[in-house]
Amino acid sequence: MIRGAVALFKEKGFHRTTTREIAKEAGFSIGTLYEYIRTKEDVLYLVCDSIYEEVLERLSALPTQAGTLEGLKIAIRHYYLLVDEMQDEFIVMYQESKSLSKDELNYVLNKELEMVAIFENILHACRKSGECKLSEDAVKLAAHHLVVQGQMWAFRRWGLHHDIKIEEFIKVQTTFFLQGIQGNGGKA
Amino acid sequence: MIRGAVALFKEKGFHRTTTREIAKEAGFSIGTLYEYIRTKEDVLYLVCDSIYEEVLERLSALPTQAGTLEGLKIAIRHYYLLVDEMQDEFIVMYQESKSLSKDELNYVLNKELEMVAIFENILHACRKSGECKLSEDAVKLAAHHLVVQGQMWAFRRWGLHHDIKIEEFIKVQTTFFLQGIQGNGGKA
Amino acid sequence: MIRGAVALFKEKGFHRTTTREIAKEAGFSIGTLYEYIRTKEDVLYLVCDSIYEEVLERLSALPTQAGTLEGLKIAIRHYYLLVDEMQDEFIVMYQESKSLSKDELNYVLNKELEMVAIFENILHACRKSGECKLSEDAVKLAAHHLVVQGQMWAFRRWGLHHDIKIEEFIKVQTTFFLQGIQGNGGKA
Amino acid sequence: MIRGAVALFKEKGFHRTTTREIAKEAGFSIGTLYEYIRTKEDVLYLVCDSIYEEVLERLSALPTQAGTLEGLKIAIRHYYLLVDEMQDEFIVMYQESKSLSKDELNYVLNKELEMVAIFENILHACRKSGECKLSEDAVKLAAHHLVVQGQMWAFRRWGLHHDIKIEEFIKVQTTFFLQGIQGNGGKA
DNA sequence: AATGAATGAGATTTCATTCAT
DNA sequence: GATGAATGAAATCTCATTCAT
Repeated sequence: MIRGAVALFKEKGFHRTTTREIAKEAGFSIGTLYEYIRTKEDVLYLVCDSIYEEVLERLSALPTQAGTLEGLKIAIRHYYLLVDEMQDEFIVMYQESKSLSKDELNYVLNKELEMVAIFENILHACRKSGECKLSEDAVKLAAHHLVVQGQMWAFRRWGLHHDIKIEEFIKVQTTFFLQGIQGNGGKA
Repeated sequence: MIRGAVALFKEKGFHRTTTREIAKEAGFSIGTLYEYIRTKEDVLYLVCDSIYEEVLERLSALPTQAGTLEGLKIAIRHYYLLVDEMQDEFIVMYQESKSLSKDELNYVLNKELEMVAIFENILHACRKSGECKLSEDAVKLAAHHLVVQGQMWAFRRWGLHHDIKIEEFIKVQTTFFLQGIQGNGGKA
Repeated sequence: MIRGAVALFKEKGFHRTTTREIAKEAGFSIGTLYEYIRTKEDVLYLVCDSIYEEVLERLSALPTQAGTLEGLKIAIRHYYLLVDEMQDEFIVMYQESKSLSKDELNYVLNKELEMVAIFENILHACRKSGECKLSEDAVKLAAHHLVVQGQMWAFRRWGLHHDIKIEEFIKVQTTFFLQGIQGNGGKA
Repeated sequence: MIRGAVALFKEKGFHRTTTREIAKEAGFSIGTLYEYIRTKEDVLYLVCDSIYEEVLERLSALPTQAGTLEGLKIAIRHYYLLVDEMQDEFIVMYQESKSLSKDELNYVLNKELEMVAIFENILHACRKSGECKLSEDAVKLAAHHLVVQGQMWAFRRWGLHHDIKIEEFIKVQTTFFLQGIQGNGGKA
């Protein structure tokens, strides 16, 4: 059901997708759909939750080379490939989550923070091992920065994909980021 | 009318805002609203268009110090302050524009590209003057990068604003970006 | 609208009557119906309220011969004729009011008490003038008794109307009631 | 099952009670419920029927002192106590029976007439023995009167129970009724 | 015999849009 | 020009009933 709903939400947005369409796409009747959910919003919640689960699971499964730039590069690469692979899901997740109820939105934003935290941890490790020059305070922002750069690949597909391919994108952005966290502030 | 609509869209989203509410907020009747627009979607289009107009106008009004890093810094600063000032507008613009019709969306995405182009031009100038080391190909991506980083301030307010203030954010991000476009790829 | 709704509720009951039917019967569209009401239950509330208003108004308009049995008889007669005339309304009022919300039900029960109070006042006056032998405590119950006897004409039409006509009914019940409040307890 | 259904109907009314709830309350599955009934309305029919059966059975079990006022008093007392004990059942029976199909409603109204007939018979006996002065024609109406007065205890609990207790109610109403059927029309 | 997942007709309610005044 | 009452298509959600297991 969730796969089908993602596809529909991607195509028409949450509000323009009807519960009947969701049911049909999932292969059962409207009545059966409502055996599994209570309200239409539940579908959105399930969709967002399941996407985050998959993303977090796959990011957590990374071989950790704690504290090395190499490990960071691998993590970035994994994440960017994930965004590439799950473009539709990422777009739905960020464009529609605003329609969740307050509680559900908070829950989902926490998942987002978990995602950010994965990179925070990697950056902290690099900081401790001296492989990057970020200040303690800058780590969190850098992690957000990294996460947003990945999402950019999904959100700006219309402006990027016909100029550059994913591998090149990863390479450029990774270089960019590493310079950002290592350079001397552009003053040398 | 547009101001009122932005406020409503921000609060409840485009779909949950009724035309009655838009008319009321604007201070005239539903009948009169339909003297100005043809469909509800027109309101969204007008909103997006007006926001882009304002952003582009204010960005274009920059004192250009073509080809210097100083000029780039000033432009970044202006843009980020603009995002800060127009947070609601930015959020609405990017979260709701998906509800536009194909044609309208294309029109709006062109405006977005104009915005990107402003930074592309600045970066090109810096490249020519030798003040930055970006390759020709990398300029466009870097401009997107810059634009997205600014939007981040609006979209991630929930995760950023209580950790960092706008001035500090501008400083860190500017440094970051300048290192990114000048450094040696983190290999030194 | 209210007249139409009473007819429908009488025929099919509140729950089996659809909002579309109510709108159609009232001569406007479903959309227009919802300009006047917020929920279907509002229709029931309006119906009950309007019936009570009419009943109370017509009962209050009685020429009062305070404190005489003659005045009491006139009141009873008026009330019974009212029940006869508004049979459908009485049946709807008492059979469907249970579907009102707690607050609305309380409001409606208060109207019922007002109706009872009209007879309480008449009986109190008779008591003071010595025209009836009821004890102070028995007045309220006697008033309820009277009101219920009237309703009986509407509720038991299936069992009564082909044995007895309204005028005869009024005569017998009035006699009955007057004996009840004047007799010596059946012990003479 | 019937006990559970009465409780549910009392609490929420027939229409607001779902078949799932009826099954659950009865302790078996919805599938099994439909082994015993054909439609939801059957439940209502069974409920009404079973209540009437119980009422009639218990009223018939009275020690008959045919033709005496004492016997009549005992019958009234039994009936009123029955109403008190089975308040919920009485309320459901009279408020929901309108939802029965025509045939079922007729069947149920016949049971109601049987109930009335019990009192008719007692009153006829009293008439023949000279213990009451009712005319032949008035007997049926008096019986209805008596039955309705008892129901009043259930239907008007909200207006009566905190002013008067059941024993006092029985006493007053019995006296009232006996005066009604014995007095001289309030003309003495 | 018992179960409960599946069905889908049908109910309430909303709201963009029109048009007579 | 301005209004807002009226419209009705369309959306969400419920629930009596069935039937394969």
